[in-house]
This record gives sequence, structure tokens and C-alpha cells, in this order.
Amino acid sequence: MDVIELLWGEPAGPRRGPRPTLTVGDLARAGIELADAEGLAAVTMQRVAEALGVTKMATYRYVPGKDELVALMVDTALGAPPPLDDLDGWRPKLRAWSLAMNERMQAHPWSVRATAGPRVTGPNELTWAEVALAAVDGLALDGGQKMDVIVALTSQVRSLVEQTADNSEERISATWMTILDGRGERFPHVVAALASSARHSSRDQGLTFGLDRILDGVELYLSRQ
Amino acid sequence: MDVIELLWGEPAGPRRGPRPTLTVGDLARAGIELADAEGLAAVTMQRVAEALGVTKMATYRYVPGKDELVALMVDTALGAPPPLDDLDGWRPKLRAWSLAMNERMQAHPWSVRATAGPRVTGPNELTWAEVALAAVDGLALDGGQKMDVIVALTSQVRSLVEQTADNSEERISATWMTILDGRGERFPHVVAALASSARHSSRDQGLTFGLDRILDGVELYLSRQ
DNA sequence: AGACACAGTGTACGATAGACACAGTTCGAC
DNA sequence: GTCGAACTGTGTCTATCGTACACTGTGTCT
Repeated sequence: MDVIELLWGEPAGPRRGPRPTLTVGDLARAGIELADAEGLAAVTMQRVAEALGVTKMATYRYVPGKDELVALMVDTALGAPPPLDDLDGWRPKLRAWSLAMNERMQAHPWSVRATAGPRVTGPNELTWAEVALAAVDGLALDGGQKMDVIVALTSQVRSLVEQTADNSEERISATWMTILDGRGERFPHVVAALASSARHSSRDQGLTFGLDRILDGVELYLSRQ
Repeated sequence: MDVIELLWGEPAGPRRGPRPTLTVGDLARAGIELADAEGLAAVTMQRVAEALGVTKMATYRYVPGKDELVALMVDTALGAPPPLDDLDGWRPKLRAWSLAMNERMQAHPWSVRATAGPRVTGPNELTWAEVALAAVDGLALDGGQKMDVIVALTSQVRSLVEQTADNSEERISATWMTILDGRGERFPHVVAALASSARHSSRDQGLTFGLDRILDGVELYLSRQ
């Protein structure tokens, strides 16, 4: 069994032998709880098994290995996308879609880090793509460009979530202050930018600013076609 | 010694005792070579030490731990940003900056994955920020917005690099085909988008499309101020 | 000259992912 | 109804990895 089969396979039919005490969903949920509470590093086969009251090796009856478990956790944590039918127009739809994705990922910040590197797209993730592509249906873009728009929005969300995952904003600022202390003359523009943004510029403002610039850019592109 | 000191500290002055046979730079370079050749997973203290002809534990005389070594590798691999002085105007500068960053990261795809999660900004990384912020100097944006623009561009580059890091484009397509095979009716828009983009839409086109949309969006925003 | 600080080594430990053999359990075929 | 095959969870074992610690040798400062 590989990742594709695990994520996409049919739920197993009636089989011989003792009934499994668990389901793959149980594993995913246990892993997600652990990751939410203590971070991705706390997710070990041992601890997932403990949480479910079985031995470490029993988990290998459900998933081929840890990587596959994490892939499952990611897709489960993402969940199904919200419906966008009640919104009118591609732009409000894409904006709501991006903000919804932000909320989901913010709830499970570890999922961004877990999806670094090559991986297989899960059913939920592909459904998110499907919904977004439906929103841009009919626009004067070819398929590649439509996907590029989705990728741009996703990148923005992922980056912002990652940036403030475990680091609180104050911690980041504090680190930068430490670094810039005594070295400010080498980075005058950084110092100036930090100074003139101290008041406002929360994380959410950064996200919406970026998203709105991208959407503006797409709108402009469409109007020029 | 912590990460900040390692990345930002002065090169050690004259000290007592035997001369170190290595430098932190040697460690970083050895790690980078390993990661370039065999991926980030191949970077173990053992193998870095082997490559340098010392024992595993000797490396701990130079770096406090593996995380710090990786942070050092990332900043070293990124290198100093190119000068943008010969370019005129914020837009060509930011575009060149983004493409330069893309090239650097593409040369060391593992660095994107290595920078997932909370980490300390290194000197080279901060210099990239400084150069980009200098490019948007004088624009009608506050410091936070300037940083938001940089973040948006960086996100775009990082995402695209990550997407095609170890996966070749063909491999990605093949995986999607496998998944969509027999499940296409559940994802009609995904199928349609893939079909109408089969011909063109290389990775680089995706990158420049996204970058140009963001820059368009910023330009529009400025013109509306 | 001698003390001290520091470099590299060797050994050891705990955590981790995972292989494998085994005992008990349930279903299907006869 | 019985028996065998398939399957589940367990226990044991191994390889790998990061890192702590004690030790030996070396070069510099007093």
C-alpha cells in the first residue's frame, strides 16, 4: 500500500481475521491532536499509538509508514472546502476561498510545514482546487493560468501562516530587534520599514493586502485581454 | 552559543589551544554539497563530518547542533543578493530581485524546505530584504505594506521552487493522472484546467505570471493612492 | 616553565522508524 | 461443524541519529 492508495483507496470491504480496533481516521485524528497540542515533532508512532491504546507496531497495520500518516493528517486537517455558491463573481469567491484556507491552516499551523517537500495531493486538497477552479470558470484564462492564480493565492496564505505559526508576532519583532541592535546602519531600509509599521500591520493585514494585490492584478490582466 | 551568535557573531579572535582545522564555513559548504547531491535527509552530522575528515563530535566544536548548521547552510546557500542599481524603477528592480531569488533557491531546492518553521533570519537573508526595501523606497506605502509586498513576492518564489523541487513536472503530472484516472467526474474543473494547459505552462511561466500579477496589483494600488 | 583553554576522539545513551516472527482471532470453504 | 487461511495486535530486535561527557593532546598566555 502506498500513499495514493491510503489517501484515495476505497474503505476496505469485509475481510477475514479479527476486526481492526481502529480506523485510519482514528490514527489521523490522534496525530492531529498531538500536533495541535505539542507540534509536529511530538507526532511519533509511539505517541500516536499510546493515544489510541495500542502498541507502536499496531499502527503499521493501518499506515505504511510515518510519512503516509502525516500526509493523511494534512488532508484530514484541511477538511472539505466551504461552498462558495452564495457568493457572486470570481473575485469575492476567490477571496473567501483564500480566507477560508487561511483559517483552516491557522488552526493547524504544523500542516504547512508538513506539506513542505514532494507529496501526493489528497482528496480534500484536490477538492479545494476543484472549488477554486470552478470559481474562475469562464474567465479569459487558459487552464495553466487558472492554476497559476490558485497557486499564487495559496502561496500567499501558506507563507503567512508559516510566518506566524509558532512564532508569535512579538517574538519575531524581538528577534529582529536583537539582530538589528548595533547593526542598524547596515540595514537602514529594514529599520525604517520596521519603524513605520510598528503601529499597524497585523498579520491579517499582511494577508489581505497581499491577497487583494494579487486579485487586483488578475482583474487588471482580465480587463486587458 | 545560539543561532543568532552563530549567524551574526564576529569571527572568533585569537584564542588559546590548538588551531581549529575547520571553519563554520567549511561545515556549511560540506552540508550544502551533501544536500545538493542527495537531499536534505542525507545531511547528518556523521556524513558532514566524514566529508571533512573528522569525527562526528568534532563538528559540535563549530555549531551548537544540527538545527543551527542547517540555518547556516540556508543563509550560505542563499548568498548575497545581486545589486539592482543598474535597473531603473521599483518594478524592474523587484522583478529582477524575485527572479534572482528564484535562481538561487532553484539551485538549492532543499533550502525552501529547510526554512519551514520558525527560524532566525541570517545576514544574507536580511540583506535580500534590505535590497528589496531599498527598491521600494519613496513609494507611497508604509513600512508594513512595503514588507507585505516583499513577502508576497517571496511567497510566490518559494512556493514555485518547492512545487518542483525534487518532483519533476512530469512526475507531478503523472501522479495527478493516476489520481484522476477513474475519478475525473468528481473533479471536472481540475480535469479541464489540466487539459487546456497541457501544451504550455511551464514552471517558469507560472512563476512570472504570478509575479507580474502581484506587481500589477501593487502598481494599481499606487496609482489609486 | 607551567597552567589553562581549547581541539578532536571515543564511548555511551535515549529516541526514533521500522523489520520480523509469533500468538490469538475470525471468516469462508468444505 | 470443522479446519485452514487471512488478518490483528504484541514483543523483540536493529540501524540510525542527535547529542552528552570524559579524556587526551596541543598551543598560547602569564
